[in-house]
Amino acid sequence: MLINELSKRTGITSHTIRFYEKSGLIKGNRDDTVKSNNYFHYDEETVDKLELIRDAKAIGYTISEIAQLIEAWYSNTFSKDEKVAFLDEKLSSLDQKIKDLKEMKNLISQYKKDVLNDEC
Amino acid sequence: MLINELSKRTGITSHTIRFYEKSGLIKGNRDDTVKSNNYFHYDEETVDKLELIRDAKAIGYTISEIAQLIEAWYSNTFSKDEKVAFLDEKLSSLDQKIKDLKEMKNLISQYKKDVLNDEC
DNA sequence: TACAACCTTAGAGTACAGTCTACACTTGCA
DNA sequence: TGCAAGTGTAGACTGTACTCTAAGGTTGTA
Repeated sequence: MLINELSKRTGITSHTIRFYEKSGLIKGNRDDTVKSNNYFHYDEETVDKLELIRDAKAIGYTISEIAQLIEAWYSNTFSKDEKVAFLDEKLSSLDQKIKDLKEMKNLISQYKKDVLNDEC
Repeated sequence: MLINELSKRTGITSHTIRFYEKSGLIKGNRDDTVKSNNYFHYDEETVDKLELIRDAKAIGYTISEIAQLIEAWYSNTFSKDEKVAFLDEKLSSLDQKIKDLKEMKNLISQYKKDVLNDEC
């Protein structure tokens, strides 16, 4: 598919898709049999990657963290052990983030209680 | 206390403290009895606020969200009902964030399983 | 009184993550 | 064939959150 269809499928603008491509997160392919243009073609894997990018961004991952995640996910530059170590690291940082969010929840809940009891 | 002590107490540089002050997150007071300088003085509440800012930033709150949080927390421009409504909104967005993080954890755990089973 | 170590404001610079514009070319439909 | 809609590259611009520099004044200790 071309960039416009990819954009419609994912809800990400073509500008942003090009930005992700320049940043190395995704990669389109040129059709060598077509000489009249140099349009990029994207596959289903790119749709998956863009969905991963959206989800990862939503939880606060930076572009370069997402690039590593995609590298671990889709390429073979990491050995099995390296992949597992990288994923374990991501899992424990997610646990830490969840812990931080729960602490903030407690803080806000406590403050809400105080407000309800007119203690502030 | 002056800015340097505040910086040492919180571990936040004086540059950043001044940036937060310009952004309206904190507010120092001038000592009117001293005419020779215009140094800002900060109280214990400002230490608390800076700690709140650090925690809130760690979980992904923006400066303007934190400004609202501090407004609800420390000022009286909101009515009791408005405060409660605002805090409830923050609580449910925290729940959503926790849900998103757990989903990402599941995704990564599943992928780790696949890696361990040599399925990719 | 010298001077290091503060303090202030104003404004420039940086990094990240887009977002937009300009310009040139291609494609597909009327 | 005309032309709107789509595609590519390059580069400028935006907003967020700092981070740093410059220039000038103040304070406290030797």
